[in-house]
Amino acid sequence: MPKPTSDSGLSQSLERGLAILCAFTPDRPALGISELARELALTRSTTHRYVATLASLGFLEQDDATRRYRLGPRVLDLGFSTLGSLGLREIAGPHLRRLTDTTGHTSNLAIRDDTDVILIDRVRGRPGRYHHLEFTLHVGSRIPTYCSATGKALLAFLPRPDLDRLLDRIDLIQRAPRTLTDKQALLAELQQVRRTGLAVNDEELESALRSIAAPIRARSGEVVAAINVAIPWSPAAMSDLVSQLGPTLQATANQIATRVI
Amino acid sequence: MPKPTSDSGLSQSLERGLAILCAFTPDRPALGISELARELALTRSTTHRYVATLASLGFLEQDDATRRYRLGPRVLDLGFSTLGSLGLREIAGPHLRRLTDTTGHTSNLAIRDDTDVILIDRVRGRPGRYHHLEFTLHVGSRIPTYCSATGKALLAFLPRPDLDRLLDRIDLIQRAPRTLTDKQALLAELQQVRRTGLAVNDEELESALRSIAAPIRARSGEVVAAINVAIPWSPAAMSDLVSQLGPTLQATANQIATRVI
DNA sequence: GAATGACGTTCGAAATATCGAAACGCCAGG
DNA sequence: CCTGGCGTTTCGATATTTCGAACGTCATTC
Repeated sequence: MPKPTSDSGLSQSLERGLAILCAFTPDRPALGISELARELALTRSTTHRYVATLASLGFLEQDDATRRYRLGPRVLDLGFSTLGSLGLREIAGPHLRRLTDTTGHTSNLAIRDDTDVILIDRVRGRPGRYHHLEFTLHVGSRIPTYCSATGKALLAFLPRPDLDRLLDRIDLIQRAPRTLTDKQALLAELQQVRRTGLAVNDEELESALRSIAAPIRARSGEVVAAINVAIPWSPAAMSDLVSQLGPTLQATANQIATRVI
Repeated sequence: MPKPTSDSGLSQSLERGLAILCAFTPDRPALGISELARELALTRSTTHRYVATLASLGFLEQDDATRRYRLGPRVLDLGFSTLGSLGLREIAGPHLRRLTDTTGHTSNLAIRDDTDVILIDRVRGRPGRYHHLEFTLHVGSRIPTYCSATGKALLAFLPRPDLDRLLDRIDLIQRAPRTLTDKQALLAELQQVRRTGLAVNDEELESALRSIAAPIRARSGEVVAAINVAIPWSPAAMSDLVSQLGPTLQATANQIATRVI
């Protein structure tokens, strides 16, 4: 009974092993062999062999008491290698820091992965009233593109066909009071981003959270990253904040861009 | 010709696939198939199959121009799942922040992985004169235990046999002006850590960098983590700094400890 | 306290997914 | 026009993986 090989030329064992690693999340930090086997539709013995392999390499470790497995420190190294490989991050670091020092606000450096934004650097603002999301967002966090300032900056300059294909795969879920849930409205705003070179997020990701972002463009013109400042709620009009912070943000983005290849 | 199976019961494909991921480092962020094949002593075709698998899962991505491969964003997710799985980090976060707010110094939360310390959270101190290492140390960084304050705090309360076995595998390399390169001197200092409940690093990891650390002990008594503050060089005597900052540090460590299970 | 069930783990025979040599198409340099 | 290196594809042989079954251990149940 020749089971149709789902993908030819790919390594099944490697796929399965990595699926095991991915099964561990902050919500489910410890898993047993049987749990894993059920979840991935494998036999326990097969699962055990993969887990044993991962454990012997330090990617998993076993809890002595419960006999369940947790992610090991080696996985951290992998992730950290990824971050370190992004030369962009080193270049941008000092500029981000200066941005936060002068504005007082938390600033971020972000790249896009398909429909998500990933934070790759983050400088916290002055101690004081932190927003809820300020705590839950870390370097490495993913947020949707469509309802974040950095996301819009990263989308706005995509070639139209690419953008369309991307947006078709995004559910415009209402995440906060003012999330744009209409595709036309989002497109209009992206047009605005192209005109002004700035993107805003006015309570679209989380209530009481505003943000302004600027794209970082490589020599080729492609937008490779974006920076933003997160602004805790204030009675000020968004347009005032934009005219106050926008130029600084763009200047910083451009300084970073000139050092990007 | 029965080649002696190096490890029975382990998955060769998974091992090799992960070895490929690990071959990418910040120093060598982009690698080609042939490069990888040489490095891991595999054939190009085998290497290609693993790389194709990793790429199809988003763990690697191929550069359009050079056809070489880089680590993909999925790897980041893995790494940060590990961080997120450490409940300790969430508990300690606000306390670390408060520690930095009151002292003005950069503070860190660290755990031990064998002979290394791994930074798992970090709150930067006030803008100003940053030390060189302040820039190169990130969350996820590894530093040796024997020449760091957090490292000593993490070693000091180990059962003696475990400690001995660990120290036997550590080269006490002189990394900075005052690194302890003598095992007896190090043991004496660990004794001091046990007495005072504080560990210090006085230009042992890098010149002009000092640090004070306190262990975080679980209910079981085991030291599960350590916190520290990094102190830029000043003419003050180390003992004065310890008596000035030590109590705050210990109070913070104890507050964190009471919420750890 | 025996019986039950779930768990992690080990073993072996069966077979399948994996391996590596060889060849392909491409490009750059000689 | 050849040469050498690259990434990629193919294909038959086989080494690697697979899955069922069984073991020892632990809680829980009766």
